[in-house]
Amino acid sequence: MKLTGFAKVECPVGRALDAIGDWWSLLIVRDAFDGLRRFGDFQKNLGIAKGMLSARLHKLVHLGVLELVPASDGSAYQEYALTRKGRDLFPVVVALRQWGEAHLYARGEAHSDLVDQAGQPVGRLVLPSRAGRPLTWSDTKVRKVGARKR
Amino acid sequence: MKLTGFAKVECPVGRALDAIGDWWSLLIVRDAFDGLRRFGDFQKNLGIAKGMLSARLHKLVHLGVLELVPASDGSAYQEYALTRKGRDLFPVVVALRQWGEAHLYARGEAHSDLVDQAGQPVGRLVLPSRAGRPLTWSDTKVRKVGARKR
DNA sequence: TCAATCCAGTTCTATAAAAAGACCAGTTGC
DNA sequence: GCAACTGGTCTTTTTATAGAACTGGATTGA
Repeated sequence: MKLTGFAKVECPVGRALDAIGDWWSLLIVRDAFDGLRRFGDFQKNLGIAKGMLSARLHKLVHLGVLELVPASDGSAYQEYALTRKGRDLFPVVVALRQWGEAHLYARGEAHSDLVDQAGQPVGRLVLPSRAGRPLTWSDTKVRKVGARKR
Repeated sequence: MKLTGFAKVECPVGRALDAIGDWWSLLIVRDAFDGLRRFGDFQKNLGIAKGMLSARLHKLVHLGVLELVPASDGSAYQEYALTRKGRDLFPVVVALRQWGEAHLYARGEAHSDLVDQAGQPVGRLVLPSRAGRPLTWSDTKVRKVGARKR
């Protein structure tokens, strides 16, 4: 899937990108958060080639992000459901969404919106210190481990 | 860069992935957060081919995520610095980091760590409602706009 | 109950893109 | 002046992707 793999590096960012950093995986996960569960639903919504979708779904199942479950409507087919590991990608998808909203749309340009159950727009993601104080990029640093980079 | 672009879709996640969802961009941004600024630094740290790095840096500059600034050491060379737009990717990188930490390492396996200035590990990203209550994936939904998907 | 259609894929091929590595010009350090 | 470094470009090889064709089981429906 990639020529140089990051799976063995100590940096969790590299390892995460190695797992789900390809073109399609996060879009599939986004759609899963949206409630899509069937092969054909993903295929229609994303416009992805079926071969690609098949490969990506298998990879995500293999990773433990999705799992195959019996169809909820009683048919003999199967559905793809987010696992706990997959649901834990929620902050990743939200972070991308908020960055996209903030920087990739012209004023007034229409885009979808994340709201809570009451229909209220959600706030921005916050990184709290252990004491609960909000942190920005300049408040943090990476503590390297072992001998190699990062 | 991709055969089918998502740049025109209304979903900010799709548009964000279209901009910086390739194999290298987020790793470059991660390294920039780590303080790397020079072409050679990125190249050595990532092990990326110079041609790829050159193309990615240009793309990120074109996107407004990085900008070229005169070298801070007074030499005739230039450096790549994060813009405001680039620094706003911080939650994206942190979200990936926390997901990787939680799900991609065996117990006890070494990995780098994000800490605050006092050396304390940071907390987990929180998505607050407008009223400040923490929200999870099941508390939110996407309000679609216009006629198309999402 | 038999055919038509739908669903969920798999396989194949042509092509677009990404990666590796060689090469090169200007800069700096000695 | 020479070697090493910087910041690329160019060419070749490798990989990913789209898209069409095909399959086989499930569902519909006459």
